Amino acid sequence: MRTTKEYTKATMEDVGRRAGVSVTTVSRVLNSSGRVSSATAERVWQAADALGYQINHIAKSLRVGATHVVAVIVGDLGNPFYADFIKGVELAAQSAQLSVSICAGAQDDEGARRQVQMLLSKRVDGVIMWGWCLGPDYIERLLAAGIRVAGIEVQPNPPTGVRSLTIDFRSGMRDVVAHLVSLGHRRIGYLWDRHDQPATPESRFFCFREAMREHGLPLQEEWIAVATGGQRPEIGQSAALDLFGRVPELTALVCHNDLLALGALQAAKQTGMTVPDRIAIVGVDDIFTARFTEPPLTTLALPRSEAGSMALRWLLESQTENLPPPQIVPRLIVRGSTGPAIA
Amino acid sequence: MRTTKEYTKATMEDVGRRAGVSVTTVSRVLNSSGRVSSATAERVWQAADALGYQINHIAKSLRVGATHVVAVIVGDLGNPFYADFIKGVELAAQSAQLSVSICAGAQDDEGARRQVQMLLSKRVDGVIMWGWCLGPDYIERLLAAGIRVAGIEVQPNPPTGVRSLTIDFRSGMRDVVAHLVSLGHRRIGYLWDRHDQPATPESRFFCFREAMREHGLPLQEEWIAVATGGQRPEIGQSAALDLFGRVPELTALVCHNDLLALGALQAAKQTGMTVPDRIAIVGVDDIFTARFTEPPLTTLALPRSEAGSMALRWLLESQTENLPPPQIVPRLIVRGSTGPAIA
DNA sequence: CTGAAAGCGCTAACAC
DNA sequence: GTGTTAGCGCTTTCAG
Repeated sequence: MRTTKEYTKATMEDVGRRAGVSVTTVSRVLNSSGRVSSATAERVWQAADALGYQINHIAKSLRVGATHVVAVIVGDLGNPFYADFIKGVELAAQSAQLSVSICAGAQDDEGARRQVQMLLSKRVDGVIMWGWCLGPDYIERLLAAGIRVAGIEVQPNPPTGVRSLTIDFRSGMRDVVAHLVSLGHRRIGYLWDRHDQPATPESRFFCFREAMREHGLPLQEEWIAVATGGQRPEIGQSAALDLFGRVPELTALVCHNDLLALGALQAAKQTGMTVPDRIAIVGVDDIFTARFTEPPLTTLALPRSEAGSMALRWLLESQTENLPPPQIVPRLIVRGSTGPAIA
Repeated sequence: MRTTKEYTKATMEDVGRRAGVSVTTVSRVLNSSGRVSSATAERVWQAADALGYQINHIAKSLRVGATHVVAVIVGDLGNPFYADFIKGVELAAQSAQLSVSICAGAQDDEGARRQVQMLLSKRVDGVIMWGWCLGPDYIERLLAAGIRVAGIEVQPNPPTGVRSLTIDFRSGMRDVVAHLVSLGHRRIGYLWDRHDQPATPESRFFCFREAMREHGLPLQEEWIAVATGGQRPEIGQSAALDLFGRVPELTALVCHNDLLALGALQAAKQTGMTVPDRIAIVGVDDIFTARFTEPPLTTLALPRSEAGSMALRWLLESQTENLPPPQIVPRLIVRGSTGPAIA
C-alpha cells in the first residue's frame, strides 16, 4: 500500500510537478476546461491517478463560490414518512454530483435560527424541505443569501422565490371520496392535523372538503376531529376515540396522514368497532407500515421518493419562470380498511 | 449552479473595517481566541451583527483542514430501520456543532468507489456507518486519509482503526431464548439473513445459536431458513414459507430482523398457522411497524437513535485506547407474537 | 497551447 | 493588545 501522505494529500501542484506542467494545466485537464494538447492531457491524467489525486472540494468551493451541497430539512427525522423522501433527494443528488446534508427540523425558534445560521455559514447551494419547517423570515434570509429553496407542501403562501412543488390533492381526495361513496358511505369524518392550518386550496383538508361537496355530501362541522400535538399515532387515537364517541353515525373516517390513521385503527379496535365493516378508515401517505396493519390500510399514496428527486431537480432548474411547477400526483391504494358501508 | 457572488456576504474584513480593527482582531474576537480588550471586542461584536456576519465555514475549513462534517452511510435509506439511527447521529452532531452529510449505501463496487471518492474530496472529518456498507479496502483508504471511521455491526473484523461499536447480542439473544423457553418452546427456528456471513461471535445468529446451546437446545441445521436477496419482507416471507413446510414441528421462529419477521408473519397467516398459538415469532430491531402488526411483534429492540448518538460521540473521542468501546444493549419487548407453546 | 500570478475568506505565526 | 503577512488548494484572468 502506498503511504498515507502520498495517496491522499496530493494536490494539483503535486500532479503538475509529476507531469511536468503547471497547476493551471492540471486544472484545465481535470475539469476539461480550456484547450490542452492531448499529449500533456494524457500525462496529467497518468500523474493524477498515479498519485491517487482527489480534488479538494473545499478549496474549489471557496474559489468558485458554490459548494455543491444541498440541505434537506424535514420536521422529524424519526418520522418514517421522511426516509423515502430523503432517499429520493439523495438519488437525484448523486446523479447531479451533489452531496446532501441533513438537518433535523427546528423544533423551536431558537433551533430554527441556529439551523439557518448553519446553512448560511456552510454556504449550501440549496435547501429542500417538506412542510414548513422554517418560519418565513428565515426562508427569506436564505433566499437573500442566494440560497435556492425548494419546498413541498409549504403552506400557506410560500415566500416568493421558493420553488414550490404541490401535491395534487384535488384529484387525490376526489379519488378517496369517490371510492368511499361508491361503497355506500355518506357520513364521512375527517381526522385533521391542525398543522396545515388555514387549509389553503392545495391542502389535504381543503381538498377533502371540496371533494365531499362535489359529491353533495357537505362535511359537517362535528364530523371533524382535530389532532393536536404532533404526528403521532397516540394523538390520532385519542382524537378518533373522542370522535367515535361523539358522533357514532360516521361510517368512514379519512385521516390527514397514515400516522394518525394508525391511531384511528387502534381506537376502532379499542371501542370494538370493526374495520372496515363498522367503520372504514383511509389514510394519506402510504408509509411502510400501512401494508402491515390489520386490516391493511387503504391510503392515498404519496410517491415520496419521486417527490424528493423532483424537488432536487426543480431546485437545480435555472429558470423557473416559463416552466410549470412540478406536480406530485398521489394514488389511491385500496387495501382492507375500506369496504361497503353498513346498510 | 449559480454562484453567490452577487449577494456577497459580509466578510471579516468588512466587519473589521466597520469596527476600525484588522481581520485578525475580528477573528480573535469571534473565536474568543487570543487576548483582545473588551472595548474593541464589543465594537467588533456590534459591527458583526450590524452586518449580519456569518462565518464562512468553507474558508475556515480550507485554512484549518477540518470540515466539521461527518457522513452517515447506511445500506438502504428507504429501510425504516435507519431513520432513527440517522436522527441520533444528527442530534449528537448538533450539540457538537457538526453537520451531517448522508450517503445512500453503495450497491455495487462502482458505487462504493464513487462514494469514497466523494468523501475524500469533500474532506469529511468522519464517517459513521451501520453494517458493512463499504469494502475493507475502501475503509482503509478513508482511514489512510485521516478520516475517522466509526461503525456499528461491522463484521467480521473491522479494519484496525475503525471505531467499532458492538451490540450486546449475547445478552439480547439470551433474553430472547429464555423468554421462549419459559413459554415452553423447545423447537425454535431461525430465519437468517446471510448478510452477517461468517457469523462472528458478536453477530445475531451466532449469539442466538449460543443461547440455544446454553439452554441445552442445540439448533438443528434444518431449523435454519436462509433469506437471501435483501432485507425485504417478501424475502422473509418466502423463506419462512419454505421453512414452515419443511419442518412443521417448529413452535417458534426467531428472525434476524423485523423486516424478515414481517414476512414470516405473513407466511404464517398465509398457511393458516395462528400466531402466537401455533407458531411464535420474534424479530430483532423494533422498527416502527412492529407495534402495529396483528398480533404486534415481540422483538429485541435496538436503541437505534441512542446508537447513532453514541457512534458520533465515539467518533469524536480523541483517544480510544484506554476507553472501553461503547456497547449498545438491546432490550426484549414482549408483544403479542409470542405466547405459550402448544402442549 | 501553456504558465505566472492574483485572490476566494479565513487563521496563525510573527512582529510591534 | 493589535496588525502584518503568509498561505490552505483551487480557478481564472492575462500574458506569452
